[in-house]
Amino acid sequence: MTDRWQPPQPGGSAAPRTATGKVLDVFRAFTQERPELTLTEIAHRSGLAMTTTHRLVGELAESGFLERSHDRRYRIGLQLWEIAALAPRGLALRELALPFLEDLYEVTHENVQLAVRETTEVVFVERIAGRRAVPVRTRVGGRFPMSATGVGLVLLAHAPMEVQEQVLSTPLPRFTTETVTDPTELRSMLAAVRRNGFAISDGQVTEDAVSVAAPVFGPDGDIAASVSLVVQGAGTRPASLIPTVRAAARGISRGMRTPGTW
Amino acid sequence: MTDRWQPPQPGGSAAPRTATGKVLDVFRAFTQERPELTLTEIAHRSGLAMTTTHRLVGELAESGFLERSHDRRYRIGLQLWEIAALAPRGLALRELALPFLEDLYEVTHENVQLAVRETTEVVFVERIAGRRAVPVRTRVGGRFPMSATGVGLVLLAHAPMEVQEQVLSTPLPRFTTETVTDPTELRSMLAAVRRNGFAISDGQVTEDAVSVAAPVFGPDGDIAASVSLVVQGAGTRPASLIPTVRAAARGISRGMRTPGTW
DNA sequence: AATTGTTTTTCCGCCCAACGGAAATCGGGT
DNA sequence: ACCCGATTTCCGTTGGGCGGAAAAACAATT
Repeated sequence: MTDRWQPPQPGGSAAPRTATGKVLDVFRAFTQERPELTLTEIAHRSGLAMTTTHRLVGELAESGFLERSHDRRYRIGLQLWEIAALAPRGLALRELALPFLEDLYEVTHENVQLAVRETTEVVFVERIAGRRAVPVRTRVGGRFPMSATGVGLVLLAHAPMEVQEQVLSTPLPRFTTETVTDPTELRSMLAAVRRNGFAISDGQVTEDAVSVAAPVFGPDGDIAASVSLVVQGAGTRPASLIPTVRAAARGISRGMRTPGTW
Repeated sequence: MTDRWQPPQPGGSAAPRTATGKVLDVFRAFTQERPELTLTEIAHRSGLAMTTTHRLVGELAESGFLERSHDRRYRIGLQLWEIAALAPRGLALRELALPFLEDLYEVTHENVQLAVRETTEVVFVERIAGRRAVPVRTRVGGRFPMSATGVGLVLLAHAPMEVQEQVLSTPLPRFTTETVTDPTELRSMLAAVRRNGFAISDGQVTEDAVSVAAPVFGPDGDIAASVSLVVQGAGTRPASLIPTVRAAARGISRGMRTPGTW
């Protein structure tokens, strides 16, 4: 008899046992680097048999959850996007925060970012970048480690103790020579963030960029998100930006307390 | 013997036969009006048995595609949102267009909208609305009939003939006394839109709002989206806005021709 | 606190739809 | 026209999905 299919890694993602899991695996096959895939690619990436993939993908495309481009590749469909737009921590949060972010952008014309925490990483929910602002490495819907970014420091500083410990006990990733990788140093930085009500990340992700971030609190008083402004490092003194960012963050926090809206 | 489950409407959405379809039905249970649902509500709305729903929802929540709020309700999860962010006609389009929309907003401080066509309806992909702009009835991720809105007229005017016929052969919805509901009149409006390269919808959705819209063309020359500006009706002469909106639309069209970006 | 009604969760055996091997068909490149 | 990989159709087998029933957790009411 032939050997059965083996999961790639014993500790890795579990084998797709259930039909539901297989559907999710198809979705998960799409990434920022590869947002368009052929049938065979999907089958390979999701670890499913060709025939199975064919049937699943067919049904998903039928209902608009996937779309087919003219070169026969598959992409994420608008139907999925429409439903995802209902995610409270996604578009709903963005919708509420946008006017404030808009103001921030108009005053500074720099990069404005809004992010939330997902497990031990940062997920960017909104990013406004004019053509003239510093290029940053982030994308809406993208993830980033928490330890280096401004928004990450804020989110981590107010995260449950267990999350903080988990991050601190894992080797901290390095991006530049300025990146803080010493757990002890990071720990005291987090304490400072809690004390001051804002965070500054100076050249820790990109050499010449400084980020100023402030916390957004939900109705229950827990941290819900974080706003930041990313400016050219050598340039402006970020000190003047601190009150601006904090004001925006407070504005959003206030908006979240309004019932019905949130 | 007890009667089996009957589909709500013989011609309506088919009964959930496949496992995949059931997963999609769970997702589809969430709407703008009801973005948070209890288990029983999901079961009811998706037409699934309690036990089945429980198992599905459990697995979906496990992997972050659904989230559970503290009041035990379910919501769309960030995981789904992250994947949906890869939709070319969703966030990818928005990302490309944002700088141009940003400019439009900064110059006018009015409502800026970006929309695409999905079958016979308009889906709003982006909406920038300052606190001081006219309130509009649209939401990002929301749908609207094509016949009344500015973006809808543009998208319909450049849509395949069969789509136009389908829309024109269905009773046109009315929102205000100004709404065009005569197919013949609409037909000549569409011709004008093609001829002029822009559309104006005056008070057809909201009494006192005028919308100026222009088409965005994809790399293949087909229409890909539509941009619009919505201003207070009695106020500014929209004539001056036409070149502005058209310029933005052309800018986005140009951006879509750049390979790699799109 | 005790009672009642509702929602959520666990358990389990039947059975059908999902599965994937194999082969036919399509398509795009040379 | 030819070839090779990608896609699609076909079909017999079987394992995971299914839902009834009952327990457990929870909420509301007296």
